[in-house]
Amino acid sequence: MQSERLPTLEDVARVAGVSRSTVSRVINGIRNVDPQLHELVWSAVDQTGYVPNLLARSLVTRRTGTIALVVSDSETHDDDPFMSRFFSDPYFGRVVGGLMSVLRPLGVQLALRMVGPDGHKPLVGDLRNGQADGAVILSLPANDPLPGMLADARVPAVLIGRPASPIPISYVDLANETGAALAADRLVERGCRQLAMISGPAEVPASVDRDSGFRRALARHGHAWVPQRIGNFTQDSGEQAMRALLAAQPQLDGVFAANDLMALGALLALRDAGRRVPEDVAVIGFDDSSAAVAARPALTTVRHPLEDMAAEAARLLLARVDNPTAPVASIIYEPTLVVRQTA
Amino acid sequence: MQSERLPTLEDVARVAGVSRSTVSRVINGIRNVDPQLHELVWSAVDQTGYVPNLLARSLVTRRTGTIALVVSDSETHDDDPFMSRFFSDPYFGRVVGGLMSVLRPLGVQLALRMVGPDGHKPLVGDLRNGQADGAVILSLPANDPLPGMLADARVPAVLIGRPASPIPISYVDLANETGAALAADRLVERGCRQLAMISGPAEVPASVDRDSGFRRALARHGHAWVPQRIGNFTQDSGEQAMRALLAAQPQLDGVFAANDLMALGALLALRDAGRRVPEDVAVIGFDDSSAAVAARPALTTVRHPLEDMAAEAARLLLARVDNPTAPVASIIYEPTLVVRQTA
DNA sequence: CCAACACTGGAAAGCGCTCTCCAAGCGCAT
DNA sequence: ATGCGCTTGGAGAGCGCTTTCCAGTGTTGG
Repeated sequence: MQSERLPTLEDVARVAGVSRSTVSRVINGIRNVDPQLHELVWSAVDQTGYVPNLLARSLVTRRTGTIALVVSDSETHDDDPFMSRFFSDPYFGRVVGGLMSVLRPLGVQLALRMVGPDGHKPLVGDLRNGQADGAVILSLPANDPLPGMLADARVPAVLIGRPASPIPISYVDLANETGAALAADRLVERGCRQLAMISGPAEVPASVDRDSGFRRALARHGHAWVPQRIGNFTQDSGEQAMRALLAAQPQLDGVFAANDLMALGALLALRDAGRRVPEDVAVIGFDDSSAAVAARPALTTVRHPLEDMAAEAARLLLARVDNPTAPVASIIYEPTLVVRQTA
Repeated sequence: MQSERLPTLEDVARVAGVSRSTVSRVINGIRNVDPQLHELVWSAVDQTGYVPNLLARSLVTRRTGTIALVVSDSETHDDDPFMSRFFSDPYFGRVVGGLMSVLRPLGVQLALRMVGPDGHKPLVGDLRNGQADGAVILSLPANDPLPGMLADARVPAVLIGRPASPIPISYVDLANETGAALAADRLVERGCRQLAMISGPAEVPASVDRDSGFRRALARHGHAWVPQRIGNFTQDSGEQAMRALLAAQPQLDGVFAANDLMALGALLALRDAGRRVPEDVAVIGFDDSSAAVAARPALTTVRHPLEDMAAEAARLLLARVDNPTAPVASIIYEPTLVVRQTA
C-alpha cells in the first residue's frame, strides 16, 4: 500500500539531490549524463517507486504509444446486437491478434474505438489532438467519409480493406476477385455444371468483389448466369441461403460462399437435404478461418491471410507515425486456394 | 485541410472575446453562464473547429474515460502463437462485446493491454497514474499476483473469473462447479454408465472448478473414478483427447468437455470412430458458444452468460470509478443446461 | 597561461486544460 | 446612501512532464 500521492519527477529529483531535468534525461536515456548521477537517479527511482505519468509525457511529446483500432458500428440498427456478432466473428479476433503480434513487442497499446456515423468528427479531432498516434480502420461501409477525413487531417491511418474511392491513404487488402476466381476455377475444373453462390451483404466492399470475381471467372468458362442468395456472413444465414438455393435449383452441384461461416451453414443445409459433399455438391468457402479446418468434411476454402495483413497494417502505420512524410502505401495480398475435402 | 496547429481553448476564447475559463465552463456545462455568452462561445467553437484535447483534460481531472482490458499473455511460451489462438477464441470476442455494450453508450473507450509476468508493476503504475480509470482483468493464471497488487494500489478493477485466493477485489464469475454438476446429472439421468471428461488446462481456475464439480456430482451418483484427458480449450485438442479416451475406454457412453470447442472436437473424433451421438455416446460441452448451436448434431451444453457477465463487470467497474469507496462486489452467475441433441 | 571549446546540470518555459480564488456588478433591505 | 449577499467572469496556479537555453566546469590547443 502506498501513500495517496504518487511520486513525481520532482520527488525523485529531491531524493537524488539533482534537478528535475536531470532525472528526466536519465529516464529517457538522453544525452551524456555523468554515470555516477545516472546510477544515483536510478536508485532514487527504485526507492520512490516512481513510474512516469504517460499522460503528462504525451501532452508534451505528442506521442502516446497507442494505436486506435476503429470499428464502424453503423450496422447496430439490427435487432440482433451488432456488437456481439461482430466481436464474436473470427474476423475481429484475427485482426486483433495480427495487430498485437507487432504492437505488443514494441510496447504499443491498442485502443478500441467504435464509431457511428456522427462520431466521425470527434474521432478525427481526438486523433489530431494526439489521443492516439495513428489508427487502423476496420470494416467500413462503402463510401464512408472517414478515410477521406483522415487523409485530409493528415492523421496516420491504415485501412484494412480498400477504400471505396481512390483516396491518398494507406491500406492493406486482399485480391478478393482473384480469390473468388480461384474458387470458380476449381469448381469448374471438378466438373460442376450448375453453380450457385452465397454472397455477403452488398454494403461490404469485399463481398461485392468476391461476387464479381466469381461471376467474371465463371463467365470466362461459359456460365452466363449464376443463381445467388445473400447472407450476412453468419453460419445461420448461410444455412438459410443454401436451403433457398436448393429449393430453386435442385440440380445444383457446386456452391461458393463468400465466407467460411456461411459455407459451414451451407454444409449443414446440404446434409439435411441428403446431399453428399463433395460427391453431389462441391462447396468452397472464403477466409480459411479455423472453423474451416475443423469442419467435417473439412472445408475447401480461399485463404485470407488476415493476421499477416493486420500485422502489415500495423507496420505500415507505425512507419508513418515515425515519419509522417512516408509515402502512402497499399499492399494487396494474393489469396490462395486451400483444397480440403469439400471441393 | 486545416492549419498545422490545432485551435486551443485560448483560441476559442480570443474569438469569442471572453476568457479561457469561461469557455471551459461553457464546454463542460458548468455553473450558470450568461446565455448570451454561452451562445457566443459555442459559435466560436464551431467557427474554429475546436476539439478539446483529452490528454490535457485528463492530466488535470484525473479521469480518462478509458477502461483497460488486461489480458495475461503468460502462455505465450507456446510455439503456437498465443495471440492468434486467444483472440480468435470466442471467449475474447464475447467479453469485448459484453463490455462494449455497456461502455459504448457511455462514451467510454476500451484499451487493450497485454501483460506478461514482468509487466505487472508498470501496469499498476500506469493505472495509478491515471492511464485508465479502471481495469477489467481477464483470464489470469491462478495465483497471479496482479489482483492483489491492484487491490493494494486501490485501482478500481474487476476480475472476470474469481481470484485464486480471497482478495478484496470485485469480480464476476460463473458457478463452474454447479454447471459441471448439471452436465453430470444430465448424463447420469440419460442412463450413461461409463463417463469420461475432457478437461481444460490445470492453470485455469475455471477448468479446475469444472473438473471438481463434475467429479463431485458423479461421486454423489456413485461413480468413484472418472477417466480424464486434458486439452487446451481448442477443438483440435478436444479431438485428440477424445481419441485417447476412446482408446482407453472403448465402452464409454458419456463425455463432458470443459468447453464447447473441445466438445466439438470430441464430436468429430466420435464420428470418425463410428460412434453415434447421442445414441452410443452422449456429449455435453460448456459455454454455449455460437458454435454449439451451429454444430450437427447441435451440442447440449452448459450456458455461460459471458456477455452478461462482462457487461456487469463493466458496470461494477464504472460504479467503483465513480465512487472509489463503493464496496467490493462479487457476482456469481448461475449456469443453466441447454439441452440440444448430443445429450 | 589564457582563450576556445566541449560537456554537463539547472532554471524555467511551456504542452492544453481545469478550477480555485477574487473582483466586479447587481438587487435588495436597512 | 450604505451595506450585504448573490451571481458571474477573469486571472492565475497548477497537473507532471520535456526541452530549450544558459551558466558553470573541466579540457585542450595556441
